[in-house]
Amino acid sequence: MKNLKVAKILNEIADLLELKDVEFKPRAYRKAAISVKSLSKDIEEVKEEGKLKELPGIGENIAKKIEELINTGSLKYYEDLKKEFPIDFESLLAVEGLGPKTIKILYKKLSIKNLDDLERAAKKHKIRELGGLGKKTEEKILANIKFARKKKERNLLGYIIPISENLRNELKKSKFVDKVEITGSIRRKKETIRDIDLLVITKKPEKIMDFFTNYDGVIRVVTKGKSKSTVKLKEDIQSDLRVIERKSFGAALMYFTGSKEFNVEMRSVAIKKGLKLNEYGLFKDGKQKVGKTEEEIFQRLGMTYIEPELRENGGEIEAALEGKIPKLIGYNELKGDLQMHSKWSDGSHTIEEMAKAAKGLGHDYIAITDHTDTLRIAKGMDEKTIRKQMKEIEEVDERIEGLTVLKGVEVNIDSEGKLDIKDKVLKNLDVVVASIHSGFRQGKEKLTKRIISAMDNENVDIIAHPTGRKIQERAGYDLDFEKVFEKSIETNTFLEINSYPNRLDLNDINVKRALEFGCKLVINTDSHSIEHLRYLNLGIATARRGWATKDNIINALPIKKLLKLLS
DNA sequence: GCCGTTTTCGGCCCGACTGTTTTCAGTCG
Repeated sequence: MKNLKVAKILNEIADLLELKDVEFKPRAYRKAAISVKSLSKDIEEVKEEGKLKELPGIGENIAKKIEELINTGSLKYYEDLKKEFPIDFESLLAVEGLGPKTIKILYKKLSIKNLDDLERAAKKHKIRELGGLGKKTEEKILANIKFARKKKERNLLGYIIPISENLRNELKKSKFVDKVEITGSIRRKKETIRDIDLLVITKKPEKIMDFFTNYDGVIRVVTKGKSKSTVKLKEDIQSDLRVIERKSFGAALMYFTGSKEFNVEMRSVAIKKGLKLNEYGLFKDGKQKVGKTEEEIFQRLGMTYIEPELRENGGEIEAALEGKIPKLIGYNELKGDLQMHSKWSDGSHTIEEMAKAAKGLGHDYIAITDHTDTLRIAKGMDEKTIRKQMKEIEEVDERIEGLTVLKGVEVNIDSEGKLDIKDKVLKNLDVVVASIHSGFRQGKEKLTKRIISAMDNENVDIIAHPTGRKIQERAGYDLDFEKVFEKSIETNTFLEINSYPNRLDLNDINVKRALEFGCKLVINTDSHSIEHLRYLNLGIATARRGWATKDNIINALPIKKLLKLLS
């Protein structure tokens, strides 16, 4: 059973316990769920090793439940809870304004089990007749049902960043804004984003709230208060804005950046030190000690600074208390990009256009890696075409000063693990990227074999988008990661962090896992046009979320050292 | 149900906004 599946069931147990008004246990189950989700190993392996109880938030009881779940494929405790409340809790919770308490009342009094029941009851005005719920609540429920019905999609980080930056720039136009910062999961660079969180310093909160809620891109005002407002933007994304005084800016920035679990844990750390942490600062006996910057809060708590990308309560707080947070790779530390396409296959720009754009971004080197033979859909090149293209790459390389253009290909790994271009051609190229483009359903063993057999080819330098996942489209194929990691080290073949917004593959969790194993990685954009080159930052963000330092990433190396490594 | 630089028992993050139960509970982040 997969980690995500186990985590999901633990979370559902927490939901159901909340329905039952059980205190504290829901939090324990949620904590355990996060622990499983952020695990860099296979949960089944941890179970085999008998080390479930060593995971944070997992004790005697939850460990037993996870064991039962893995061994039998089901869990009696969970099934019994579900029988007690045979309702579609997940969809009902998705209705804005409905929480466990209200859902329970609706079920007990009106037998509402799902969105259809809810809609019928609201239309017949049954809800306003209940004690405690009125006309407004009923109207709000009715209005929000259609939003809950829509598949609640999170949005890709790469597409949300420009929207959030626009919004920030709009706010900057107000003369009442002293400072504005994008916070929330965007600042943590999570791969998908639900809403855009903004923090503003101002002396005139009311003016800012008016400005924000009246902004052109707003289609609906959800809530509006003195210090906090929520709106829906025309892109169908929610945006929260919070205003704060300067003396509390750091505390608010930390609070609003999250994650929620990180905040909870940080506040516990404060309590243990006799302090209180909230969005206004760090307090002792009711007096603010610090709060203007995040740095001083971490320092006062005896911790080193934790970069936003790490703030998931996945071990970073403990590490910071011990001063063991690594220095993450910086956003300006990559020297080049080793996977991109041109018009020679399915790219939109010429080699020269790609090279000039890359130089404009400050790269020292790039590799042109067009598709090969069998990938007809992408105009894959045969061996003769590759030789012709090599000449053009050499010419561009000479023409453009200050940028090295490397000769490469992205070869296809076939269903048996063989490559579609002969070794005698591959050995003349600077960079050989190999990847799987079909046969995703072959199963773990076969797919692992295919990748490993490609890695065994001495000409192959990089395995691109190693798990083939596409965010919100398809899960990555299941690989035996330990074998792949071992082979990566043995053969000096580097796994890619693909920066394309819907790939980010390897993902943050697998990056961490690979690094713990001792692998080195490469961050590439897989650009198919010059506009894609800027996505490199998304790959770097993913690396940082996986705790990567500069030393872990081969394209942070200068060209000479890189070529030596690839030779 | 978990956990320990107060603790193996007794705690478990904190505040803003909304609607409605005129003093607060529920929801959200």
